[in-house]
Amino acid sequence: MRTSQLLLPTLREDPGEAETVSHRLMLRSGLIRKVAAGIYTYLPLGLRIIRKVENIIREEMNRAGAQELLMPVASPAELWKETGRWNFYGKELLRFKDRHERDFCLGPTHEEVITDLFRREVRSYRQLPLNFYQIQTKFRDEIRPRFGLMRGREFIMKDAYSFDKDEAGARLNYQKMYDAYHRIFSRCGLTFRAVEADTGLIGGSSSHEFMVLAATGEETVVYSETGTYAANVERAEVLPPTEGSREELRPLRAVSTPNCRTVEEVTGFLKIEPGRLVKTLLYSTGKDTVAVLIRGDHEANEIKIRRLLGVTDLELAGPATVEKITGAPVGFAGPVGLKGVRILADHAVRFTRNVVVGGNRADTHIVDANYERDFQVDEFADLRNAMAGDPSPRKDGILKATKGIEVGHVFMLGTKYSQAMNASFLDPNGKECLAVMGCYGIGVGRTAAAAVEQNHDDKGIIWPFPIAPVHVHLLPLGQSAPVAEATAGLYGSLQQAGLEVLWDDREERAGVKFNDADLIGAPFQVIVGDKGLAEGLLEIKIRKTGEKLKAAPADIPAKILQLAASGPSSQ
RNA sequence: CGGGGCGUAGCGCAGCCCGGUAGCGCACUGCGUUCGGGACGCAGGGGUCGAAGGUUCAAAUCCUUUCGCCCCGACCA
Repeated sequence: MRTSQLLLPTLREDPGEAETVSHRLMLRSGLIRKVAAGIYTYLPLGLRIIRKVENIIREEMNRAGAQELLMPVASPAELWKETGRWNFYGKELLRFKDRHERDFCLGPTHEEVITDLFRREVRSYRQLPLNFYQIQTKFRDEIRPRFGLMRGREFIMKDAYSFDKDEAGARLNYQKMYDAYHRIFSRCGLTFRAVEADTGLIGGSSSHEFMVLAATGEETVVYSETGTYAANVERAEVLPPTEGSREELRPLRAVSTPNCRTVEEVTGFLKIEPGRLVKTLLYSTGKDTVAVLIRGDHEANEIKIRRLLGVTDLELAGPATVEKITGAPVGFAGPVGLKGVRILADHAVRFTRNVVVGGNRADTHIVDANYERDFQVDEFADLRNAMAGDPSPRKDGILKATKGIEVGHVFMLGTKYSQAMNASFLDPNGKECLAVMGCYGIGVGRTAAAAVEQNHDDKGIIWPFPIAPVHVHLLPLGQSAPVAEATAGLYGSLQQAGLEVLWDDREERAGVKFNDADLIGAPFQVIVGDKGLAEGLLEIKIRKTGEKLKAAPADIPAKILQLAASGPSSQ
């Protein structure tokens, strides 16, 4: 490829819209361009990266015994109504009508479509197990798309769906996918970790997320440093404390706390630690309102609350509801004397003594409140996010926290979809059985973006060799005949050696070419200048280390292959 | 959906308060010089000032409406 014939619009300055490293660098290096919020065009070089990731995925999926097919982007409402997700999925499902006023949606995922295919085409246990996958553009109408390819509305995803005759078979498929994902992300040159996860809108019994560890990640992961436990905080189980405070119970009293609504304000005003406060959160479930008590230094986990209540709708109650129930403005709710709502509490609350709670009166809090003596709780449960310092639920050490980018997710679905859609087969006894399913996703663009988050410096991207848009960036300096001749020769010999080469044949100055090359981030640069030709040696620059090696032109292809196989950029 | 901010040339921005000729840097075109880490000179091209309505002799600038985008939050794979 020659730069002069390629649309490769590099930007010298950072686009104003971009915040994160990957978003900024992918725009600057001419890989993507925005068409609308969360919707991007992949420019030629960007598409090459996408294809590289896709091909790695394809190879590993095929190796794991999955077969590729391709489902439509648009799917009819009927299928979604069968599983109830037409309503359940909410606004994220982009719906539209065709010319006959029939309801359709853009597929955000394809359980319905694949299950429909299965029930039509598969009859016998002899045909199982099956695992289908596709690499396809999805659409989810995100509330807030951001960070470029990291969280788009339209995005490329590999999704796979397995069908088994029983749980044991499904577990085997799950394990195969789990292993394949390890190979895929390793081959992409990523540092990642598989963690236990919540199943969200997809549903099912268990799941793991594959998290690329990066400071800009949107997810928080906790893991045991000394053990094997790792989980998304929204999922991580928190063990009840084993012992509590032994303080003498002090008498209850009300104090004035003018304008102190938040934990920070109240603890600051009263000069106490956040752990000495219990916050009372009022949630509306759509049907009624519940109060949730959480220690001041903990974070409520709405997923756990939802699961305990068995509801899908849950949001913090509005000011009107809060005032109706507590008789006070938002910020002063407390469990003492609270009536008319169920009171749930995190386990930690049971082990506190002499805490500060809201007074259910404007500008008032209650000091030295105590569970049982001053307020009751209907149910204690694990209702908070895990955090660094908590003991691991596997009792294998203390948890640490880190940020992660979710690039893959595997789910055990069980029979949730096969039951809803009656996807069954006949077993050896002629008995009708429901297929046991699993589903497995990988965000392709997000994986590429995560690779940038993990592999860059202040000059630009440093692509891992297996997903680099090209292997070698060939940089002729100046217009002299010897340089032109040597460059043309190298262009041929590098390609002969099986390397992908981008030839910067623009009439640009050396500095411009060097800076663009560093920005674009091919693992190797080959620099052809009169200076080097005079001594018969040209330079190979290793992007990752900045190291420059000299080699005779004829030796360069072999040298690069050797570096790629063994060097720091090999991955 | 709540809070904040921004839409002026391809990109990054100034001008807006205080109405009166639309500007700067980069990029782009031509010529010349230069040529191993984002050169220089000369000459050029390019803008319905997001859109619609209003106020005014006159609107990028003031007012109203609207659309888009970004950030924080809520929410979400």
